[in-house]
Amino acid sequence: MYRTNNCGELRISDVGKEVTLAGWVQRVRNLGAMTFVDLRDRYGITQLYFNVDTDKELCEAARKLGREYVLQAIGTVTERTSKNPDLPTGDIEITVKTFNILNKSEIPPFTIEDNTDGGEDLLMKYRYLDIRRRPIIKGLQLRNKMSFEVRRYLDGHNFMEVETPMLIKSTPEGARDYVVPSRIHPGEFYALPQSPQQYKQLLMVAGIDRYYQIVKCFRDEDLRADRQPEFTQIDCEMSFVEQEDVLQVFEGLAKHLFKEVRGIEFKDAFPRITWHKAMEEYGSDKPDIRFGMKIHNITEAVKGHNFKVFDDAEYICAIAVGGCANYSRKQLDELTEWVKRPQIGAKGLVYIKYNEDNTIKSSVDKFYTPEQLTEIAKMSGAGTGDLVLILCGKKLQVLNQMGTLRIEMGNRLGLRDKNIFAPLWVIDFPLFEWDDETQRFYAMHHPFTSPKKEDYDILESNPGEARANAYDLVINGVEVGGGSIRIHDSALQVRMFKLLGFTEEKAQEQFSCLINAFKYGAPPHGGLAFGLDRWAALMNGSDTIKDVIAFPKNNAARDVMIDAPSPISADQLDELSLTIKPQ
RNA sequence: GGUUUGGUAGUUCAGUUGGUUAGAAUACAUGCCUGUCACGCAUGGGGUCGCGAGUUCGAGUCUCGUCCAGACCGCCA
Repeated sequence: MYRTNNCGELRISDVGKEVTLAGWVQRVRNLGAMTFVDLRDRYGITQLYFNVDTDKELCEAARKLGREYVLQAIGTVTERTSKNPDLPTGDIEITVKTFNILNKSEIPPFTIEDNTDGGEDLLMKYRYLDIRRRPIIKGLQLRNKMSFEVRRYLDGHNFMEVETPMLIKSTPEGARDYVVPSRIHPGEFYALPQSPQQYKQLLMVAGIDRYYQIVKCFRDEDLRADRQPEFTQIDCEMSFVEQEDVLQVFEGLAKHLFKEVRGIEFKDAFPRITWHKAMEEYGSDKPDIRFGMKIHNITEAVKGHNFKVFDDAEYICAIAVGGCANYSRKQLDELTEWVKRPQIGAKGLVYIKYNEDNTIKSSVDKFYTPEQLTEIAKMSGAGTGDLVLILCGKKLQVLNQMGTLRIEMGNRLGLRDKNIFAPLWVIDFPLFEWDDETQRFYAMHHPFTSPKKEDYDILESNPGEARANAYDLVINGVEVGGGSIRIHDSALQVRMFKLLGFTEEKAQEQFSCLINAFKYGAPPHGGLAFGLDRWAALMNGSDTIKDVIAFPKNNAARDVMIDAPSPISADQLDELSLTIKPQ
């Protein structure tokens, strides 16, 4: 037996016990006649105590231990004469009788501590050492707790976990597929699933009326702090449900997770906001409602005062930034530069300072009277002492820009507390999204999303206005998940394909299985999928999902630890009937 | 594909206007130290300044190219 206890569990009540511990040497503190060794495992740290008076040889041997040596120590749990209140095991130490070095270690490339000296690059390369650090273990533990509680909740609601295949059929719609060549069928390829969408709908046809799966999904697109090429979804689908049923069940799941994982109870129902309202008030389809600073449409109020920039603009909107009327010229110039960066792309920024003493100062004083400016400021939600920021341009574009500026101001003013959670449902998404480049409509969600009954009549005549039975769960400005009520009627599905520009042949080719299956009694159904990585990161207070993924990929989709992707041998290529185009 | 920030000791960083032998902290090694817990003190070793070219009497510093990493935009039904 290598150990009787772990390194995080011994307490004052264990004093006197003979124990064997095993773990890694965190640090050796040599005080001459005494030596202290911190022994660490994933449960905690326990101090080992050596003294020359008791055993000179052993004490001197302990001094020679290096960082990250794997050690087994046998000794007695003893009360410390000077205790460490910062450590759960800080009241005791192990007076060591003997120890065994189970394995030596080279000096690790960074310190294995909460505040490591290692940079991102190095931590990723040696991720297996990084994971020894407590902040990373905590992230993985939180993720584990979440998936455990997801299973507990859904199991308690009659959901059944069913595994779906990883090697599936490629479809050109949506994200780029990761693709796997078939050896047996030269020139043919499997795709890794972007989501088990079609399979879960087939399971509904199959009568598995409540399905879920915690499942890896793959998208071959560029990465972000909240986007990895492989990620985990909590994928769910239900039969015989309307939108309201789905929202109820999964609001319940969200509340369950907050309670079990973070000890936070939400008594009230989550707010719901339509996509249109979210865009107009927050400039985002995933609004952060931890703070107000809502966007106000001031188009009508500011037009017609000979200020050409406004007069020519389609849409003019403003936010009121609390208590910032004292911003200096320099700060405002910096903000203007900030919104003009290509990432945001605003042409300029107009401001109104609504000063504490009721005076008004703006960058457009020439065109408006102080009374008019005060009126505009009030319309933008400002009181005295507030700074009004105004952007103008094309409606959707300028709302997006304002949404980004709003988040930035929220950050600068410290309004985005990581320990406050503000969940909401965004509902009534548009069914279609117009793409300028290809001059056609695309399904905003996916082609199986059902339109709202009230909008059936305008599907052909005014597709841009048609709304979908689609919904997102948004928390703190993060899209945690989303889904829809699906189409279960073949005729409507055919109509949708037509609207999306699919010929009958193309629809058959890509979705024949689902189309056929729907001929055999598809129940009304709908569901959603949550991004486990994002949600766990949010719960963990992390800025990046890498914190809750054991072995993440870097910005360039590379696993720098194991060095993937990598070339394969000529033999392998040959077996797969592949040739590589010379670069 | 684009914007942007960075790359200097094992590691994290500083390095002024282009100018002597490139510094600090930490880690590492050695010694001292009987209650440390980021122990302390002393001493010491450790550098292809990402790589390549250019400008210059002289480049860590300036220019161009290139590679790597991070954030963002495009993209992500």
